[in-house]
Amino acid sequence: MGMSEFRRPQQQRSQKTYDALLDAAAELLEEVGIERISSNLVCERAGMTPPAFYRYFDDKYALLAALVDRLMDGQEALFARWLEGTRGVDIDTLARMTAELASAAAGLRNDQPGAIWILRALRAVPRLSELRLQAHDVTTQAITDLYVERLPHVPRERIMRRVRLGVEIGYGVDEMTRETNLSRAEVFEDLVHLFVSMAHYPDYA
Amino acid sequence: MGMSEFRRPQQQRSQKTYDALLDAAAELLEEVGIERISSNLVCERAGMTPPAFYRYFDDKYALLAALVDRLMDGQEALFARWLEGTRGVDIDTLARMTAELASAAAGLRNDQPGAIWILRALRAVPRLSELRLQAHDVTTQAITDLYVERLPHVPRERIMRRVRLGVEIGYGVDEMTRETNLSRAEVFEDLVHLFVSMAHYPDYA
DNA sequence: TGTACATCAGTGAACGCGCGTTCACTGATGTAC
DNA sequence: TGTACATCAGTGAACGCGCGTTCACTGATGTAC
Repeated sequence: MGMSEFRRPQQQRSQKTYDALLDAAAELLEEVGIERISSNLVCERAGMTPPAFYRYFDDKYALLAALVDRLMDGQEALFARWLEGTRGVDIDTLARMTAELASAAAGLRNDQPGAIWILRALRAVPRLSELRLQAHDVTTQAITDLYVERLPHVPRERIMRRVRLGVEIGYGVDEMTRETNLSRAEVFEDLVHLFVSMAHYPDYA
Repeated sequence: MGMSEFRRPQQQRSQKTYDALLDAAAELLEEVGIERISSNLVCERAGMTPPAFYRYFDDKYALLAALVDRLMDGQEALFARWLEGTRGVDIDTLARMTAELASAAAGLRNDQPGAIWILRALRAVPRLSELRLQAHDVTTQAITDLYVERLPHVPRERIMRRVRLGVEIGYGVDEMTRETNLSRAEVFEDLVHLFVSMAHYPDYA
C-alpha cells in the first residue's frame, strides 16, 4: 500500500533496516507525539542515516502509512481467527463475541508499542485519515455480513449503520480505558450489554 | 486557564488582535492540520507580526489551549441551558434528552470553524490531552448527578462509568457522521435508543 | 571454486527552508493635574 | 482643555536550530561463467 514494488526490502539486511525504522517511529510517536516526530529523529533512533530512510519511504507520511499497515495486518489476523468462531452461533452470542473482539483488539494494540499513538495520529493528520476510514469500513462490512445472515428480514443498510456505530464505540472504549482509571473489565461488561441490546433494536423485531 | 492575568487583552484593539489570532489558528488547523500549523503562519494569516503573538501566548501550545477554552465555553453555555430543561423529567425522557444534547453539541461544533480539528488535535498531542480529559470529566459528573437522582439505589460509581461511556459515544458519533455519509438523523435515532437502553441496565433494576 | 561484474544497501556531509522565538524599537491609548 | 508622562500594543528584522531531503560516494551481497 503506497510502497512501490522495487522498494520492498529484498535482502535480510534490508528487512532489518526496514523494521528498525518502523520500530523507531512507533517508539517516538509514543514519546514525542505526531507534531514532534521527524525523519531525522527516526533515523537517529534506528541507528541509520537519512538516505537509508529514503530508500524505503517516499516521505514522512509513507512511513506513518507503513506503520498503519503493519498494525492493521495484526488486527486482520486476529479478526480472521475470530471469524472462525462465529459460525452457527445465535445472534446474542454473536453480540457477546463482538464485544470480545473489541476487547481482544484492544489487547493487541496494548502489546504493540505506539499502536494507540498511531491511531491518534490517524485522526489528526488529514493526509492519513482515509486509512482509518478504510480500515473501519472493511471491519464494518465483514461484521455486518454476520448480522445480516441472522436478520434476513432487516435491510442491510440499517444493520450496517449500527455496526459502524459499534465499531466506533469499540475504539472509543479502548481510548477511554487508557486515559481514565475506569476498570477495563467492568467497561467491557457494559460493552457486552450494549452490543446485545443493539442486536435487539425495536425495528429488528 | 494557563494565561496569566496581565496578558489578558485590556484595550479594544487588543481584544481584536487576540480574536484574530484565535480565528486564524482555527482556520489553519482545518486547512493544514496540527503537524503543519506554525506560529509564524498563524501570525501571517491574522495580519500580525510574531511578537504580537507572544504578547498573548507563552507558546504554540498556549494558543491551542486558548482555542480549546473558547470552544469549551460555548459547550458549557449550551449545557447550562440544557440542564434547565431536565428538571423533573423521568429517566427515559432524560435519556432521550441526553442524546439530544449530544446532537446539539455536534451542531455547535459544526458552526464553529475548525472545532473538530481542535478536538482531533487534542487527541494526538500529548501536552494537550489532559484538557480533553478534564472537559469530559466535568460533563460526565454533571450528567451523572441527573441519573443518580433518579436511581438512588444504584452506586454512583457504576452510573458514572456508563455515563462516561455515553459521553465518549456522543463524541464518537459526531466524528463518525462527519467522515462517512451515514444519515445524521438516523444515527441520532440510534443514539436515542442506545441511551435509553443504557438507562435500563440489568443491574439497575 | 574463483574471479569479474552488476546490483543492492547504506554512509558522510550538506542544502535551503521555515520553525519557534527574541531584541530593540515606534506608535497608540489612557491618566493626572 | 491642554499638556506631560506612563503604559499598552504592535512592528521590523533577525537569531539559531532542526526540519525534510538530496548528492556523490563506499561497502556488501548476489550472479555468471
